[in-house]
Amino acid sequence: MTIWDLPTSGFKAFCHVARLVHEKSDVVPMIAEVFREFGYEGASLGRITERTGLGKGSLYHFFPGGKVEMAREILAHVDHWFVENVFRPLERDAPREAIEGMWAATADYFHSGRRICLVGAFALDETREPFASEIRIYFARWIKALRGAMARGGVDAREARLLAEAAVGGIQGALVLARAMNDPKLFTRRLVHMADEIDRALSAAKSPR
Amino acid sequence: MTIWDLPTSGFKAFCHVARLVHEKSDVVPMIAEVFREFGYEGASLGRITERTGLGKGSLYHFFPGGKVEMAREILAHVDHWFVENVFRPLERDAPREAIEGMWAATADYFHSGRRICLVGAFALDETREPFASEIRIYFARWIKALRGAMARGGVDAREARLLAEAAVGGIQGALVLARAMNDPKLFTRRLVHMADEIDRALSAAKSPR
DNA sequence: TCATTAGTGTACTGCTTGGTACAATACAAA
DNA sequence: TTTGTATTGTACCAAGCAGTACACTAATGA
Repeated sequence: MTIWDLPTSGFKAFCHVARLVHEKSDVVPMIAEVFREFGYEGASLGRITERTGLGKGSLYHFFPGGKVEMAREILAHVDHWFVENVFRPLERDAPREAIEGMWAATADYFHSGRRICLVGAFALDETREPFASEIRIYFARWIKALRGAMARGGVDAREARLLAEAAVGGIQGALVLARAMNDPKLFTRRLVHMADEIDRALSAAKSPR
Repeated sequence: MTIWDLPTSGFKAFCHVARLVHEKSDVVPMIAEVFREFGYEGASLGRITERTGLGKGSLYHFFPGGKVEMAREILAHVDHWFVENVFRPLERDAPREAIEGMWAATADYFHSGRRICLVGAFALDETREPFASEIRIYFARWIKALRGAMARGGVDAREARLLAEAAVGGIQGALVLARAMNDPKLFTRRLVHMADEIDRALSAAKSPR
């Protein structure tokens, strides 16, 4: 069997340069990047068209609900990534390894501080109120999953909450600072610092005095 | 001497309800609030007019440079507040008292997490690039002032830097989280937690083993 | 009182916005 | 090759956008 025997979708996935027609799945990340860079109001259909190469015809074919639906699907897409790569491991795996994995995934996802958090950016202004529920759920689950992992690792419940809020909030703040000062190293430094703090709490719990 | 003997500006300041004419100084904070709530792109002249009661005539009389000038003056206004109430005390006063004052001023300014940081919000998206320099200076000075205060308090230089970045970033992150989860208590809790950490470092420095 | 300045309201510009309609094309399967 | 569907380009719409022009009124100081 050669590549030519694959079903069309397989062929298209193989040599996607030749494709004349897009699929929704590969257009969502592109649109996500526009929202990330310009915010909800700033992400005009013009900019989205420019970035994706898709005209309004295609855009409204994929997202009949227009801009609001695009934003909603993109948030869901981001949420799904974090559920698979961060939240579920934290909820399921061994605490130390899961938390270690969280730091790695986070550093990777945010391009070491060069890329901002779309959900965090959306949280900040009023015009994105339609997505308030999705935004709340995202952060709540992150904090809860991290808290849970620490608790399973023997950390006191109250301290686990404080540290989880510090970590999730700290990541958001580090993204703001790294971007404001144009200094990705600040982001990395903060991540290491926070990882150390949680590590210390876990170690103290495992060998109580 | 009665209120009637005051110069007109004094009278206007006294019974400002009766004023038919605005002054730039009392319109800047109103516009700031619109930018804070809707972001740069979302803060349309229509919304600004609605909020301030000022028509385009007045708006362009005060800010001939239009929206960009408004944003610039508002950033300067915010920066000035922080210089007076946070940065200068940190740079000048006794470390413990100055840092204590910073937490109080911060909690107050951000309405215990119900109000976001305009500079932080501006930092996040691309359309505000014209203000990149002001934004960088604001955060850099805050971190440097806090670092300096801790160093004066005897904290090791490296630790002072980590803690200062943690605090300033932590405030930004706490604002994102508090707003995302609609939970001002989270903001207060984070502030207390961060204050404790710095307190501990200062205490450890004052009584070295 | 009167001239000057500071502040205001309104009507207008040209452009961009999000959104719609629909005919034309690309594609997959039979 | 034909047929039905998925995708796309284009022209169009009303509303809103930032910004301009200018006549107007309010406040000030002489």
